[in-house]
Amino acid sequence: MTSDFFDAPIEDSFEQPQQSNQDLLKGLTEPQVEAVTTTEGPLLVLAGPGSGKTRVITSRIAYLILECGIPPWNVLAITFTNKAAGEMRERVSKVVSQRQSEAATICTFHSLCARIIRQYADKLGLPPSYSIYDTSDQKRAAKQALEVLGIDTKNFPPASVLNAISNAKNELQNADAFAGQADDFYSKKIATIYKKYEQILDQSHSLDFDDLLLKTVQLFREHPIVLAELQERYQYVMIDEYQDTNHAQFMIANALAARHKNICATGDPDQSIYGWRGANIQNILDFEAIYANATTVRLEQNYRSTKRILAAADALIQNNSARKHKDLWTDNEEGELIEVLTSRDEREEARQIVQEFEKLNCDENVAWGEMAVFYRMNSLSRVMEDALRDRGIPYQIARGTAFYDRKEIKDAVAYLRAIVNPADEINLLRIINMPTRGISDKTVKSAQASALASNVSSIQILMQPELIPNLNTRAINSVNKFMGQLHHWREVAGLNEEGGMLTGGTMSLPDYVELVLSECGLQDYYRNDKSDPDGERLANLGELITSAQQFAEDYVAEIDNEIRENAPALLREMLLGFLEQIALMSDVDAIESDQGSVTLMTLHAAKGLEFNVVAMIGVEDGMLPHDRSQNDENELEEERRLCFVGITRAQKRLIISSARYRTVFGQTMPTIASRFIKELPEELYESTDLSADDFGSSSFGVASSGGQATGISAKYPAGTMVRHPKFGIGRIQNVSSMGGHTRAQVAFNTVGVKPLILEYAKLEVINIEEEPPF
DNA sequence: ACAAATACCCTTTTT
DNA sequence: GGGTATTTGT
Repeated sequence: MTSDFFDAPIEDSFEQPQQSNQDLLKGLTEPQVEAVTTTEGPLLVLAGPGSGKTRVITSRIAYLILECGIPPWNVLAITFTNKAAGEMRERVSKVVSQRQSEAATICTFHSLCARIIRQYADKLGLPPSYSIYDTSDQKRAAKQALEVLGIDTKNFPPASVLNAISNAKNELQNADAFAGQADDFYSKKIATIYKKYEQILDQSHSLDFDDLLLKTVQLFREHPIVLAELQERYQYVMIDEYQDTNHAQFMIANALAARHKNICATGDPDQSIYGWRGANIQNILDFEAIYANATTVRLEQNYRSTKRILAAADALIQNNSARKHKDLWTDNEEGELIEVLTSRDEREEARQIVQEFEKLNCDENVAWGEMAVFYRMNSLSRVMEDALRDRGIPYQIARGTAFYDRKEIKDAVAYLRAIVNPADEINLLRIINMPTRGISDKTVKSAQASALASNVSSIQILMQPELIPNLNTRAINSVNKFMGQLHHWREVAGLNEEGGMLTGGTMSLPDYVELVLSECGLQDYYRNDKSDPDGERLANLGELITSAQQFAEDYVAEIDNEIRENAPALLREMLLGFLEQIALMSDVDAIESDQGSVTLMTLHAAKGLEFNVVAMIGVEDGMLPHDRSQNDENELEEERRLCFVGITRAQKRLIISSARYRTVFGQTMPTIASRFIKELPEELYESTDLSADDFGSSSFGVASSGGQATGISAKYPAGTMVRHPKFGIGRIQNVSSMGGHTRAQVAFNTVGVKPLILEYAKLEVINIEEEPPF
């Protein structure tokens, strides 16, 4: 009955007419066809920007299913973000049927691993309800480790400790392996912390991001039968953005494809921008060496950008030494000149770009949704936001996690995690007294101390607070009451204290979230929060319920398609899925295409996307390339690739913008345009300088011709001796006005020539006769 | 227990 | 500068 139903073509022809081989390959170029139809054996697709790579991958999945008759559940496609996965599935479902596209596995490495681990949790000694720790959970765990070990966070800041641990994990080094090869003081110390950190996570039945990969590799190693099962399941493996895979990811892909050898890697070494996160560019460069009989296809024709934009990108990337050369070319039109914009400061920069956008929107009918602004650092978005808001232009920011980073949301989610995973100490302690319920810091501390003394977990002790020494009855009652509440919430969700399953759990997910938020007191707390008169935080909690509702709807739809006549989705399953989605959410996942709004995002987030109009802001030395990569040639090349990625996102128009002065941390600093701008061929762009500066002519004693000696500049003619609170005594060399500000070059006795803004610098005019400089 | 004050991280990029 | 975490004061 079931199989009959499944095989029946009626539904399929309803949804989409079956496409023939010809249709599937129609409009593809010769190399694209080769990439699509080479289904057996290892295949490397080196795809330049805008070369139709996504189309090739989706066509390839469709070809496998429709043409080769491969069952969709044998196909695994790994993407870099959830959003990319969703879009790819969407596109595949346009060619094959909805149901077939859903039977194929299309997801990120991390969600694949999260699911594998959940399925085989018992083999790893974990409950299926294990928690996934995000950066802030990790930080708490690291802090706890440091505290227990009595290590000063001054010398070992949690962030850098975690960075070291993450690097080790990406190289598949567990705590013991790391300790084994630690030979200096610092790494030995890290090894100790690593071990403790692992203990805390173990005890909490929790995994961090890197563990998802690490534990999967461990599972494969220790349980060859599991691996064999998965190899049979995923006979065709495709990995996108292969240039950004790290060692652990390489091992996973490699292991899955080891039996059938049908591995297809797509990517572009010139777009490798995650080296800092452990991505190993050698994975793609060595593909042909690792898979001896690999076919390599190069996609070099660009369908996205104008000739000028592509030429600029190509000229830039030629400056990198360690690369495989590609002949990028396009049949597209010549296009407009690239605009290299120089503004006075970041506010002016933002205004100018908004003005350009408005002009394009008005004169050329370019929709807001076709425009994007990229920057190196998230903090640059703020000025841009202000400028867009001023003009009433709709915009969206790729910061999906920002919502889940809010304190009230983190707390709410911590409740859910603590309920689902009864061992999750980090999340339990986060909310044990939030809102306050008479469980003071002191109570928690003594619980932890007594747990440590009797060698059990803090949670076990909290279940029997009367065993904690020196605890008054009030505190004991408060703890008992709270633990009882937790128990009650678990019952409603159909969970027991071991994270196992009970019957029940029939409430809907959003209703359940609402119930917990109301019963735990968070809602009341924020309803009465005087520091938040607009009730913004309360509204955010409401948003969380809405997103739970959204998730439940999608989930039910999916399940319905998969196992139609099976039991209704259990609350417990949905809760697990919801928490997983929250944990693995990425910034770009939140952005929606065709939303009719300007998109703001970091250069990293922009990978894989394209826009009609692109503005890159803050293209200054120290920003792009970033300060922290100035001294390392490899890192500098990665910055150049980042710039390359940004440029190649643009279809028709590209604005590369810098400001002469940028305020970072409230400190205004002079900047220099990025060296990358100088690497662009001059005939490809036109410069617009709106900084009204005199280009820093350093002639002595000559005031800028344009700048009238009015206002503040009248007080400081060239030649004036001044005293600066920090730099001491100096002589003004020249003065120039820049709109609102007045800029001066001042030669100091101690630190040499400094550019200063007279309005900001607290300069004091001194008379050399009255006060000799010593 | 709560409000206010201070201290302290932050800012390179993220699954 | 901006927000959160920790502390101090009432």
